[in-house]
Amino acid sequence: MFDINLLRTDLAATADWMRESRGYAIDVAAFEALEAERKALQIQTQDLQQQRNTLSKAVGQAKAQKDDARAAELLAEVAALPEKVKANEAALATIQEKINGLLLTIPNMPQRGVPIGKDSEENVEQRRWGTPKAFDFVAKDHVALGEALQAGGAGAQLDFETAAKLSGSRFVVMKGQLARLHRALAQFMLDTHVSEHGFTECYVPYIVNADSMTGTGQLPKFEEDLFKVPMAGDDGVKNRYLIPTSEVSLTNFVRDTIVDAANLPMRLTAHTPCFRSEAGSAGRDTRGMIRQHQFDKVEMVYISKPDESNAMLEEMTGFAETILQKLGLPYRVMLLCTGDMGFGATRTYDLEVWLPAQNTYREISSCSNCEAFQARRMSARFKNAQGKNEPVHTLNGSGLAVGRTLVAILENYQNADGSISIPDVLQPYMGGIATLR
RNA sequence: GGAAGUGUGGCCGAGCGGUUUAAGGCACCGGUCUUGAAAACCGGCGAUAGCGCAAGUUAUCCGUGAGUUCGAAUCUCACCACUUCCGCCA
Repeated sequence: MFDINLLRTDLAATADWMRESRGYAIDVAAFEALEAERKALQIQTQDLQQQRNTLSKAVGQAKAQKDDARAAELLAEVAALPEKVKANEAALATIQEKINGLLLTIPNMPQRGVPIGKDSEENVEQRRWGTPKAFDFVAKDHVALGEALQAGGAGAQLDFETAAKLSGSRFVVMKGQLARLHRALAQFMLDTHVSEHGFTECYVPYIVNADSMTGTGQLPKFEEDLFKVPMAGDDGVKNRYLIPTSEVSLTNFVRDTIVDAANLPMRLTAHTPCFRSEAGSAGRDTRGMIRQHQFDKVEMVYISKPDESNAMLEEMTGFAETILQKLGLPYRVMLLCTGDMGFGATRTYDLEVWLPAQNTYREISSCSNCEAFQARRMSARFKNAQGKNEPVHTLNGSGLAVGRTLVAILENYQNADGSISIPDVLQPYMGGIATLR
């Protein structure tokens, strides 16, 4: 949630920065009008409530003293008030809903220092790791490689046809050693984060309610990107949703809570499937498993104190890099420009892995500091040094997208005969085998 | 799915139409005492929002939402969560 105090105290400058950085136009006139109306209405409503409370209390006192005449007099005096109070309360609630609705649709404010730009072309490379392997044959893409691998009588190890029959486009079936490799990757990532990076492993719901989706920012603005799950008995009003990332489940752990400052930073991780309708991406990445309706991801979420959240973002990005390094996959780190950042982010690093067949780097992880944006929506706070409740900062990052990592392994570790070498760190998870064939 | 019960501040727990301005306890913070600590005693101690330069002050909040009433933690209805039992089930 956008910080309303920024709009109240520094409206012009804030609106300028939002326009300059994100190209987002805050409706200044509309906000000012709503605020003025809210202020007048709130003062009036509270005044009426006070009158009613005072008179009602007096009625009680008169009755206690058996002064029926006085009580009747007071009752006559209050008579008209409840109706006025109710009308005012309703009007105030309407205005506050409007203001809240406006606040919920404004994206987060980028940190100063984030490069200004309109799209991914203007992201700024921070560093590279690893050297793309030079193949002495023509590198195949993961689809060709995976479809050529056979899982005995069950057919191709990577099978989009069967998936299409079962579910439609943008789904995949994996079989045999490839399915095992997919599982091995997730296990490896999770194990590394838990035993080497100090994360708490979590198992979380894949279906969440609208409050959770609002908390992390998917709702109300991006409902068309989600799969809606009508729950029996919910009469269509309270839909639930499949998570598009376990960031939603993990971050909402602290919704409506005051976190003990001693427990910060909190490092949470989970391996879950993610479900995205990919509305609006028709025609993009239609081949292969780069962009699916369902994919697995190991997610990292931090709940942090404000003064350390930027350091935590660096740490988290480093942890995602560690996974790629252990897997021996070349990558580069990009600092996203303002125009390419997500709705809730103030600063984001993307990790892009080298894909030989595409002869380019492709996003495999995205690590963001959301600062207090989600915390305000969720009412997630901690007691600061002054003993005051203050919103926490939240961060999230992929560590990593499992499907895309599988793609990277297939393409980077392919051999001339179509077999796939298995990175050393994964072999213990693969029953010791060194090659997929 | 059926039946019964329970939801009150960080925690326990009283209150079941009107000085509730939510008792009491625990925890926590400050002080007295003490060489220091503990104990004892004294005082403080909820959240959210508004108004105000400030001191302050006002409203709302007892699972959630409607309703009854001049007045609701308290009465009515619906919903949600949890507990116990029965049924079904991976």
